[in-house]
Amino acid sequence: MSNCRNINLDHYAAIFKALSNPHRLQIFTILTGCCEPGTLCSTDEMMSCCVGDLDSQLNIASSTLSHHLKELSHAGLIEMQRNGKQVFCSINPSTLADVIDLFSNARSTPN
Amino acid sequence: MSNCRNINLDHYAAIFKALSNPHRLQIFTILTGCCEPGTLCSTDEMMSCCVGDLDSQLNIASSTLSHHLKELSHAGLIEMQRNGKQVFCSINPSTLADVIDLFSNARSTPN
DNA sequence: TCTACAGTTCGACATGTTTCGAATTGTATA
DNA sequence: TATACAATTCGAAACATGTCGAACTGTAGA
Repeated sequence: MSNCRNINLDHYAAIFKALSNPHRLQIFTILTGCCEPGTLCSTDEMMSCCVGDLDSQLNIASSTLSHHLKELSHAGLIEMQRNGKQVFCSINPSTLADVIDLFSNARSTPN
Repeated sequence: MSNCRNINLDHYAAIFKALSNPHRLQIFTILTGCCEPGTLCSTDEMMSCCVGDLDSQLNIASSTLSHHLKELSHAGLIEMQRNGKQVFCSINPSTLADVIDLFSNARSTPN
């Protein structure tokens, strides 16, 4: 009768909180549009995803950007990896899959 | 090369903000588990979705619940409809579809 | 009309968020 | 080692959020 699933409310709420700010959501969409999720862009590619590249697209102080990246990272939505002077950002595909799963189950509701 | 889509950041950010609170997320999951999205539970069914039923599952003041329902409603995630003394809540399937669409596009990234 | 029930609005308070500039850390190169 | 570049941390200010109890509104039934 009931199809309630025991999801971890706090975990998902933290993910949605990370996406609830327009700047963070913009970062998220830039990253999903940049690389195959789970891969790192090489610097040879037209579009890379280092912090500075995000900075140039976002029109906020770099300290603010850094704060937002930390929030996204803590929520498990992105991964960050230093390479020389730069830090490269990419989507964490496993968290993305979690979220897709949540909504997919919401759409098809068996009785 | 780039597969950037022009999404409405503020619209989606508002949706995620609505889902960023554990209590609101719980309401959302209760509602997705209760009825076929976009339909109203009749009072004859085992599980109904009026405000009082949510109240009994959430352990917060009813004024707080009311506030959260308004947030979900303003974000377009739920619909509310008075029937006599009670107000019934249901998922808005169109907003749900929007969100699923956003994440589905994020997962499969064409070059 | 009076009463009881179901929800909402109001006012207040504690807490959390967003943002910035300045100072700092880490890395590569001259 | 000195310098420049890339990014983070810190401290502060303005603003938003979550929560409650009390007061209120709307509806149905005695």
